[in-house]
Amino acid sequence: MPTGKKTLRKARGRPPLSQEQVGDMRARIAEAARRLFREEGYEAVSMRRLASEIGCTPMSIYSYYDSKIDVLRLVWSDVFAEVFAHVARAKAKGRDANAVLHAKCRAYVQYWLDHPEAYRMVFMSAGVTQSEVSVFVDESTTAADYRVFATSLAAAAHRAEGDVAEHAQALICGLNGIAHTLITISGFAWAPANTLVAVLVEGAATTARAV
Amino acid sequence: MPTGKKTLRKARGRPPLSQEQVGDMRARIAEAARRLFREEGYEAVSMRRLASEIGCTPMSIYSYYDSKIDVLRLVWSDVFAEVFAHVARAKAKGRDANAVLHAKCRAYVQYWLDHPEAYRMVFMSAGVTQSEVSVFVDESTTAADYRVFATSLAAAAHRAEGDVAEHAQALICGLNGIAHTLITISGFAWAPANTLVAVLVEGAATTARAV
DNA sequence: CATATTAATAGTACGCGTACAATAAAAGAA
DNA sequence: TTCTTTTATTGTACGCGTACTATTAATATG
Repeated sequence: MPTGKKTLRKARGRPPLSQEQVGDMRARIAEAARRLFREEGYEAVSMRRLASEIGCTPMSIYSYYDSKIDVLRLVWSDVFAEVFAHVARAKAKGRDANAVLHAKCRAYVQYWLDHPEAYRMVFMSAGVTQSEVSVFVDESTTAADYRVFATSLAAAAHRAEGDVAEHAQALICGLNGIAHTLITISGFAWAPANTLVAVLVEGAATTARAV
Repeated sequence: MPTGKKTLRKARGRPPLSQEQVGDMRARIAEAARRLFREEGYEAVSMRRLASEIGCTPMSIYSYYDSKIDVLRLVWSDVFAEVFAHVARAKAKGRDANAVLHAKCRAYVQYWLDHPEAYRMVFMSAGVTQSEVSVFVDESTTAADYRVFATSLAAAAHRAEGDVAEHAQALICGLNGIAHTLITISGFAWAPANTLVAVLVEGAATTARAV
């Protein structure tokens, strides 16, 4: 027994776009946004610029995305893919878990230091609150990517991953903090990034071993 | 023997404003900015709004400050004064140095969590690079404020302050990272701030003791 | 067909930061 | 006084994100 009026009879006005049409348009916008970022840098992407590239008016984009930040978030997935590819490629000197953890954490921070504009875009966009996003990067994907730190930390600390979850979170926060601080407060004579990373990693690993 | 043309004879055109006049105008702008921030929040302060409050045109402000961010920085000193007053007020349960260190770090992070708009303004303003500032918060003052962490850490680790400088830097970065992450990625189920802080502090203190 | 209804798109307008041009003000020189 | 020169201030304009309004397109109904 059908309940909603929607399915009872044909609607009277212009029919909404199909899922497919909406998806196509969203994809076109996303594609153009990605290309513009690659070609001209993050700053160059304005809604007007993006619209002219697509061949529509700026406001039309707002039918498919809530805001500029909502469009930008699509590009975040690319950035995260890159940074975690970089982390995965990280080579440790030794083969013990501790060395691997250090190498991965160093690689993570180094990526942001090498791509500060990417860092700013992902972590310093004003009004960033995941909740208001209409479609995100597959939150699960990003969260899964970050789990590499929990896994590595668990291995280094000889503990179960679940036992060091908080340590891993603190470590991730700390790594981001190092990247953030070195990028934004470049005037100060900070110790080398690797040194700072080493302190946090060693601390997290040491305390994780003691749980 | 005077060399510069400046001092040789009176200049021909309209004389520049005196140091005092410039200082006065800068002070007026700063005062208005501070008041507006308090009354209406950081976002509400626009150059036009500020100018109308002062009684000049928006562009006149640019004769005294390079940019909006340059004006904003004046308010940073207020924010830092507040956060470090909060840190100084932090009460530890015990009286041992370790408990004090924990309390101060917790207080520092908690301040930002309680004043996220202040955090965003200080640490998330786009294009923040200390170098380009015309007049800053007395960099020395802020740096001195932050030294409280090095001092407390040194006490907790029973080491000289100079021996734990890098550990202190890493700790500060990490604390900022916790604040940043909890503020900007509010959707995720993070462990309580105090737990994360405890991990970093314990880690830094433990490794500092081992130098 | 014309008309009513609904959705999609386009247009207009606002306040923003600020670059750049025009103007006003203040002085010495003629 | 009337230039001329230098500085301070104002005015104008641009591109920005986007709220709101107007228009156009597509459909069912009469």
